[in-house]
Amino acid sequence: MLGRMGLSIGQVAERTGLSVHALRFYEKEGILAHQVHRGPGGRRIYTQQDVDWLRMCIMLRMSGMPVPEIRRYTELVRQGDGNEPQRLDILKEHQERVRQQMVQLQECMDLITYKVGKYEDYVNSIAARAVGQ
Amino acid sequence: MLGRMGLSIGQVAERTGLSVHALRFYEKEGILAHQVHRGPGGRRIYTQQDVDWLRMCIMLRMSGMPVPEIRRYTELVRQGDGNEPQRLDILKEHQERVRQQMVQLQECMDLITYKVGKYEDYVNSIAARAVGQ
DNA sequence: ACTTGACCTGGAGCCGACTCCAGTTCGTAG
DNA sequence: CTACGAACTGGAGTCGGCTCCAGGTCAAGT
Repeated sequence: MLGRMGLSIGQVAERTGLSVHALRFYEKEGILAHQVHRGPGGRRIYTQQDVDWLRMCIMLRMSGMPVPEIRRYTELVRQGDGNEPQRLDILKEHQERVRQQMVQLQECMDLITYKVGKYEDYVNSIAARAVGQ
Repeated sequence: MLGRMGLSIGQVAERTGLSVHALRFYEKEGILAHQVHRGPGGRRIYTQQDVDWLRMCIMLRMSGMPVPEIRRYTELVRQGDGNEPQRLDILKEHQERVRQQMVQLQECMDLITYKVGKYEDYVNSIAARAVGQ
């Protein structure tokens, strides 16, 4: 169905892990590098490039980039050559935020690991005592 | 004011970075290891232990633990000795989630760094060309 | 021809985690 | 004594990011 070059929204949902709802939502929000093509009956036909683009957007989302900023980036790409410095700005800014996020997360991890260690020691010591050592 | 052993909600907000709103919200949600003491006039008086506890909760929140799970953990602590294994379970589960989160974030970071590199190269090559090299 | 399941649209609903509002009270400084 | 900022309560509002609903269309299989 659809020939081997086009994908239905359901197939894209499978391949990306997004729901069909989310896919339509992203489209409405202007998060597709190119207007998605429609087949007869008005059904969306996605290309492999669309899937690749979505996968990158998913990475940006997962790392906390808000939808409006992804839209700005998408618009720059849509406008074509000449605005690479702006795209770079967006990416670098986001990179910095992700870096900070990772630092924070590492701090949290350190605390959690410390607590887990303490509780493990304690629980083990109780267990040992129960066995009569 | 309040003597040197008690802190007002505003002072706790300052020390933790939470808003006074958030502090009342957390209390309502059962995220305080011990019932917060009230002064004359019904005003909350926090202790340093409350602040320490809140700081830990903030770490849990920052790393994505939902409020209801923090509440469960808090309740266990409130119940006192004997449930350390359950506390440990919650912490270990969360630790694992944070680990996965960090892996994901690192993947995102790798992609972003790759793209930043490519755009930097490109932008630099354009700049160099403009200078006539 | 009919059924079934995937798809369409616009708009409403939901969830988590706050955030803010209205109306009131408290307590210290001038 | 008054004025001010900070605190109090319960409940409503906000925001982001989906998720779902109603009501309808389409297309492939039997």
